Amino acid sequence: MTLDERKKKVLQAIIRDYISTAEPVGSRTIAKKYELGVSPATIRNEMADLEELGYIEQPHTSAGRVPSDKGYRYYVDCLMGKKKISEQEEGIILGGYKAKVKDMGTVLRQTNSILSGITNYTSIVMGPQYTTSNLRYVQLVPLDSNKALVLVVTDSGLVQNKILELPQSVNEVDLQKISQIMNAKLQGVSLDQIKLTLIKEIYDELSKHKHIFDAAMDMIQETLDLNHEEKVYLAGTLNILNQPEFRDLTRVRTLLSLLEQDKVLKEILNDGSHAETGISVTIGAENRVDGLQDCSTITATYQIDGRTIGSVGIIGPTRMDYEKAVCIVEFMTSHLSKIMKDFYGH
Amino acid sequence: MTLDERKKKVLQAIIRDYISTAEPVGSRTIAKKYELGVSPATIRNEMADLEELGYIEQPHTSAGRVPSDKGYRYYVDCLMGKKKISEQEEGIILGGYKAKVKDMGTVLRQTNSILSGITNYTSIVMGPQYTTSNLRYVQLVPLDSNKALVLVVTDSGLVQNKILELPQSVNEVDLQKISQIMNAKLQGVSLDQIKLTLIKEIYDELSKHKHIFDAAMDMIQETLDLNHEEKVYLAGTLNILNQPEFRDLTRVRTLLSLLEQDKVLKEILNDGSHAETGISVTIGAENRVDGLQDCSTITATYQIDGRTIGSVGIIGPTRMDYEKAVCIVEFMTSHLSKIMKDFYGH
DNA sequence: GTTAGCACTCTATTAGGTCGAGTGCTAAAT
DNA sequence: ATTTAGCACTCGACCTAATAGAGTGCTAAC
Repeated sequence: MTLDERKKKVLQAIIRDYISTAEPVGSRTIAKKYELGVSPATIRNEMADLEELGYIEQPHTSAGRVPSDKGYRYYVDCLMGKKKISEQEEGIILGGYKAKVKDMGTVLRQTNSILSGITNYTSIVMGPQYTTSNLRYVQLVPLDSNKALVLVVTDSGLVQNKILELPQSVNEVDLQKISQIMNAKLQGVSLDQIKLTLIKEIYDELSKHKHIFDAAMDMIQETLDLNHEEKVYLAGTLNILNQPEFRDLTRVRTLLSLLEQDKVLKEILNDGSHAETGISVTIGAENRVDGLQDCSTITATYQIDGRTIGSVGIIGPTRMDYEKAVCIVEFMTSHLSKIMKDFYGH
Repeated sequence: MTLDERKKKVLQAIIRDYISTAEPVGSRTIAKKYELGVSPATIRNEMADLEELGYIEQPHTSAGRVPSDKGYRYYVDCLMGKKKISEQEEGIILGGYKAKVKDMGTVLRQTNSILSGITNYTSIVMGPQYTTSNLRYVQLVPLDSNKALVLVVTDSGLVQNKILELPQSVNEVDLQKISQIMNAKLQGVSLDQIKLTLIKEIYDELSKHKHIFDAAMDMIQETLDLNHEEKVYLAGTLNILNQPEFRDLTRVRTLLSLLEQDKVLKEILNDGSHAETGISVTIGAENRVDGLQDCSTITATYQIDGRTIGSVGIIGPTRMDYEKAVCIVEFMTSHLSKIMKDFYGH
């Protein structure tokens, strides 16, 4: 399984060249551009070996070689160095966050647009889950005689709202009272526990206020029937049009229609295994999502106070500049964690 | 300027045929498919006239004719009938709104996806402007010792939130007090008036609470420094890939990169002249947005209580099925107005 | 005013031919 | 035993010419 030194160099040269040119690379090119000190013929032999081992393949007989998924995998795991982000890139990233950012949605959207802009790939950012956050504040705001707006705020700064229809019997004072009771009972409780354990306590409390009892219970039920879905943001879909592998319209359509589905985006982000390194590279057929077999994804998570609350990722062709992409995703997530800490951390 | 009866029929036939086949249409086709009772030669003469008048044009000498912008304009204004929406379509639209919709963002997003789904074009939906709404409720929710969440609710049910950094000196009670003052002074006031006239009153009120005066003024300033931009939603961008006129990747890219910019989307929606009919069709070069000269847009507005609060639109090639599209956009906006009224109207 | 007939124009498609990049193999050189 | 030079071979990319077909405009007859 372990390749000798020269084979590594050849493989590396092939991959580097292919990444930058998108053309199958021949023995001659390698001998000329990458100074290995051997002739094309020798390289041809090495390439034949590499092909037999499955690291590269030939589109057709009289063409150069192209890395296979296995080849890329080897490159990512063993060959590529760990690059440091350039000062210029760092400048773009830091400058991309406008000073006045003050709400989570905007932070995530900006992150996303910086990420896709700087990598030239498509990027995804997933926001915090509501389930793992704690309730900070809940309020019923009367809109008119039979409608109220429900506001629910979590301690990670997420806000949800919806319209609630009011029974005739309920007035503004009642709403205020119900809000108070909910706040008193539910503040600091994690959202996924609320339903199970605490409704009863409120129930008891409410029975002291008989006249609005029934209506109030219904309203509380509905107030807490929140949308638990995380938000996913997508940016830079256009970038795939710059990739020569997507000159084919059918492919573009297939990929774009996948990326339109939030479900798929979440799948992509969750399929990465971030347990150990924090950053995960999934290459070609390794992708579990159907239709993504020609793509690679790089995903990572971000944290508040050490707790993982969301993830970001980029999607590109398997012919991706892994070295640069990994380094940027790494920097972006750590920076995002920092921002999150400043805004929402303790 | 007014065409004789037969010319109208010929023009209509050409447009109908071209809309459905996307192929230049010849005299023979028309004579065969559309029973005008005359021979191809006669139709050829009529076509030559129509071309001279600018209603149709020839891609090249030995091809059929294609409608020009002027031709489409005539069709839209004079030739096409007013179609009634089919029961099937109505079913899809009504069913597209899930029962549980309770917040404005979701309503608009669903509207958008129904619209693009049913027309097979790209659709845009623009939400209410904040400026024209009245403030209903404002609240500062403490998150931790030096951060608070600002909530601002308007009477059209829009919610905005952001994080505010607190000076050391301010405690929870102060926040509550400030919220109260703001509510007392600002409820019911239109958002675009708030800055100019009312800060002073709050100023006076606050001077009674000396110890937090400076901090409070700053915070109120920042609280009311809202993002006044309307939200714009985009859906069905993929649909343009189904249009034969967008088989060319460069075109796709041009259009998609336009549609990525919210500014452009708003321009499209605002360029329509909805004053009279409520629905506006803009054809090809009539579009003011650069790069949209091969597209047509159909836009309309929706209302709450007779007041226009937002607009929707669709974008497709000039070879658009105007009859169907107009009818659907019309139905959708009137239905959306109805929904809005139920949720947010008086 | 309408129609049939016909020559003409222009594109799209196909087939054939050439070019060139790159390979694999063999035999000589190191 | 490894490396290299040389060479025949393969196969896609590109160009060219030829052909087919759709549709027109014009003319002359109806």
